[in-house]
Amino acid sequence: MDPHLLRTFVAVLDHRSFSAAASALGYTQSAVSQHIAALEADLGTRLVERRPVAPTPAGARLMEHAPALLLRLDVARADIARLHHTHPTRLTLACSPAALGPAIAQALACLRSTAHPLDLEVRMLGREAVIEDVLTGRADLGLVDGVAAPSDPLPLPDLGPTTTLAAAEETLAVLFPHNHPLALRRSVRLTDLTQAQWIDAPDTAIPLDRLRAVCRIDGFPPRIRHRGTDLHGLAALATAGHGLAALPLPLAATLGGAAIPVKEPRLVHRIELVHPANPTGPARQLADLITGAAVVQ
Amino acid sequence: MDPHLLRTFVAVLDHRSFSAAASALGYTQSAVSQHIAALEADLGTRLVERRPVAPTPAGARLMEHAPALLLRLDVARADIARLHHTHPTRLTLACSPAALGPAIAQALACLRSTAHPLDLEVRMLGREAVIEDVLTGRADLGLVDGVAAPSDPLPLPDLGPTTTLAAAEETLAVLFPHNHPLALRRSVRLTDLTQAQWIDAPDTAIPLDRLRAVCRIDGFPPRIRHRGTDLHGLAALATAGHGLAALPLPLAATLGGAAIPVKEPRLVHRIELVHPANPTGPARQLADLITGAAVVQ
DNA sequence: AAAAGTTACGGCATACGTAACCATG
DNA sequence: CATGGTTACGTATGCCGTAACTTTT
Repeated sequence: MDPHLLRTFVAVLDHRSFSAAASALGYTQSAVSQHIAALEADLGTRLVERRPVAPTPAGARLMEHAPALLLRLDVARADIARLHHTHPTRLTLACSPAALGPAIAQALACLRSTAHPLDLEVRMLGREAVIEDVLTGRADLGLVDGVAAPSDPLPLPDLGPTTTLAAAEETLAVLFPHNHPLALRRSVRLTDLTQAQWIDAPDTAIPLDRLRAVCRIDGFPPRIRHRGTDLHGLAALATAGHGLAALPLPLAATLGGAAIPVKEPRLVHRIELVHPANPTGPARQLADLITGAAVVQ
Repeated sequence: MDPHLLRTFVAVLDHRSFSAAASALGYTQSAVSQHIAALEADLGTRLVERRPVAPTPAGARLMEHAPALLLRLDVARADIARLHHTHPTRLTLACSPAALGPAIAQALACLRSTAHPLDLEVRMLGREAVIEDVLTGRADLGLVDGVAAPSDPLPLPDLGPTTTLAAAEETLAVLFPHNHPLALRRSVRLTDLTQAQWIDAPDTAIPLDRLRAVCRIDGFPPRIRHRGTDLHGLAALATAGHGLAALPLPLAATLGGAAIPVKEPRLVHRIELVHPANPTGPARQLADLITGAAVVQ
């Protein structure tokens, strides 16, 4: 199970073609064929069906492991590389959309106004991608958001050793269209909305399956799916009545719909700062500034 | 970062010697030396200090990744191997000590009394080792115990795709020596015991750091450490006054000390059945029987 | 017949063992 | 000087590309 073989294995299944995988990896088709043959020989099973290219049951099983394995390899390499050379000029912050609300934006403004002329780059990504970027060194720091019981940590996938710090806890809200019957309420219960129309926007708002998990209730049927990290598009859909979305109150209040706080169950929208085990130089500085400005009630 | 190189790297640091690692792996010292040199060349850093053999900072960092990586490789391989050949005769159950209380023992007795003449092997291990064994196919099923808020799942390390099912929820108790001032109480609060004398028995009782996490309080100072999976030894220490230990009430009641239920915070001792994604044949049967007999209040 | 995967084979790189060579206690 | 890690070198294995072969649509 040489990582090279695993890498071409996932490339083959991603491209659903040996030759496409070959050119993507800079190999020859023949080499790819040999790689797959070697893997199959090693594991004693056929892994991919050819013509058309598709995973066998065993191949599908391997696909549940291989990407994570390759990622962890990159993580380990990046972790070691970070010990030595650091990029003191550009500072990259990976950020999930709902994490970059007024509170964090203000903290960044504070940071900007200090003497340091930092070249700051912000990358908006889905939650897992934020963690991936931090672990593989593509970002120096990450901000992820999610929902949890008050002062509970967010359940983040453990792809490697990271440090997470609470950056902010905010009231959770549901974004309603103005003409919704509940839009004039002072607060709502999530358990009253399990059969409402919901937008499934897993990378932008709170994912519906997370709502189910945290409420321990089935429901929250997705009426429309929203992919990507565009909060404004999501807000447009929500206010036009396509469905509801759960968001932090301070942020939702800026989006033009009716942002109604969630009263029950007792939940908070949480923002956590994710950084590698050894943040050095400006990354550490920025971490200190953000957590210094943290608004954890 | 060839897995072979990583494997010899951890062997070298485990044995604190190139030659010992070599003979353990069936290599020559020279090969081990070349492996380490290759790894260091690949990562561009010195990883181990020689004479005496010790990790450099970068090596220590790599040691945080390498064992997990190698384990995941084994897990992936085992996962695929499981698809094909199954051991229908012998059934192996990995079990953390406090999981094998009266309830589970009875469930196993039920199973035994059925028509199937199963050759059952039970392996007592620490919690992480149970999961390792299940994932790498050394065990067909695992039973892990832990403490959590009622109907919350246990926080298990995600080393790979597993299915976990609640097998039982039991009252949590603290095991006191009979002459302890609190030994006659009907119930105790954990928060009143944060400064008591505790036994740190992470593989046998509830680990003290887990108590801290779940109570969100510092404290529970370890007075004595107890390693291994021997419940009777732990009970002997506890009843002799060496310190307190948190255990499930039904099990603690059989151990000879004073088992006092924990009233606050509201916690339960939970037993979860861990099995690979595709339990087949007798493993699935046993899983059904155990969860069929499950006592989840 | 064309597109796409496999097999055969040759050159180059790599891996491991033997043995000679340092370095440290 | 002895224990233990390194370097040099030869052989064996393995990897990848070219090219001929096979299979499927």
